Amino acid sequence: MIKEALLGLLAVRPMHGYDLKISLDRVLGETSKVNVGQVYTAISKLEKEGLIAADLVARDEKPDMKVFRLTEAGARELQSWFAAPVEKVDLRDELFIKLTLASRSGVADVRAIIRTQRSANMAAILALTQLREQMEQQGDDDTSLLVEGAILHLEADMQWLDLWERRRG
Amino acid sequence: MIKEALLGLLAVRPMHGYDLKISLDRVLGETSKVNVGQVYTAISKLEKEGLIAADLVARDEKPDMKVFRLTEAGARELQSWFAAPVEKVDLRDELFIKLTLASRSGVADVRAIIRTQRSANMAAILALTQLREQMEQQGDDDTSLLVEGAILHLEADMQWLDLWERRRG
DNA sequence: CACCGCATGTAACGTGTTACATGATTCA
DNA sequence: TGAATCATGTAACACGTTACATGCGGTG
Repeated sequence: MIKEALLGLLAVRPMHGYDLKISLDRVLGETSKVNVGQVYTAISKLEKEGLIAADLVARDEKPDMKVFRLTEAGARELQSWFAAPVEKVDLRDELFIKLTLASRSGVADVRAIIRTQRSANMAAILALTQLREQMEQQGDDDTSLLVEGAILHLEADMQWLDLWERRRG
Repeated sequence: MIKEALLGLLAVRPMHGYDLKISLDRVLGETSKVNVGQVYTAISKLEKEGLIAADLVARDEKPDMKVFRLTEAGARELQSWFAAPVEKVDLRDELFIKLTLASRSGVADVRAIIRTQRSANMAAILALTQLREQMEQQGDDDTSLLVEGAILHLEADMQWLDLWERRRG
């Protein structure tokens, strides 16, 4: 996923590695930062695959910078990423496995697990709601949308916990 | 996650590797099967960590089987897994990154991406709904609950797509 | 006889996480 | 002067996915 993101960033304008890292962090609203090293390893893979190419840029007194740009193959790859929907049907959910096995093994209190999970989710929703309001006040509509997505997922989990409790609580 | 699941299965009764694989598949309602190899590598790690221990069981004419059981440390590890809530606030969402970069780079049609994603999600929801009904008819309440969770997540994604369209469509 | 289920693994690859290494510049 | 930011990487580790290797036993 990080590779496609880098292609997308380079479609805006050519950038060097560190620049890409900073830009990617900004896209994610500084909520979760990528490790610099990961960016450089992703870059070198993309370069090997011929999806990006580097131009050395001399800066007086400072060491050269490697500025990357999309190749034609890279632009095509990016287009097919944009064209394909994200398929993420997750049928290997940790919480489901935990509750199922807690119920079957009999060595754990299923209701207690559900209560604990609900508390954790509510705390997370609260924190995210505050973060979203903060982003809105800063005029960062993109990040507030990102955070809203995370909230919606947690609310779905809460509904699912309700279902579980109704059926096996 | 698979390691914890194996601990949970062994809390029910001691089992050998292949048995664990079959049981884990069954927990997941055969919807997604784990690779046998992964089970064995997970087992050997758990054994090295002292969370499970093996007893060799002789079977006449057939080669011996390694039957695993929880150690005390394994039982404690399982308890702390049950006690801790699942924390999965995902703020690095692929669809979000895709839409953000499509919008910024200007080389892709954001509305088209949203439409494509909505179709894919609706198709997935339809398929999952049918699967859930099938599971209900078979009396497999656990799996139908698992599938319902996946549906709820997809519905959250649909809401989020609506939001996106309203704000930047 | 050929294929499937039982039973136990190893090897290679992809991706992500964390930590470490190096060196220059800028700023309090 | 010491810490933060700029700039480029390498190495180790975790986890999951796929494929491959081996051998036994039963069934069509």
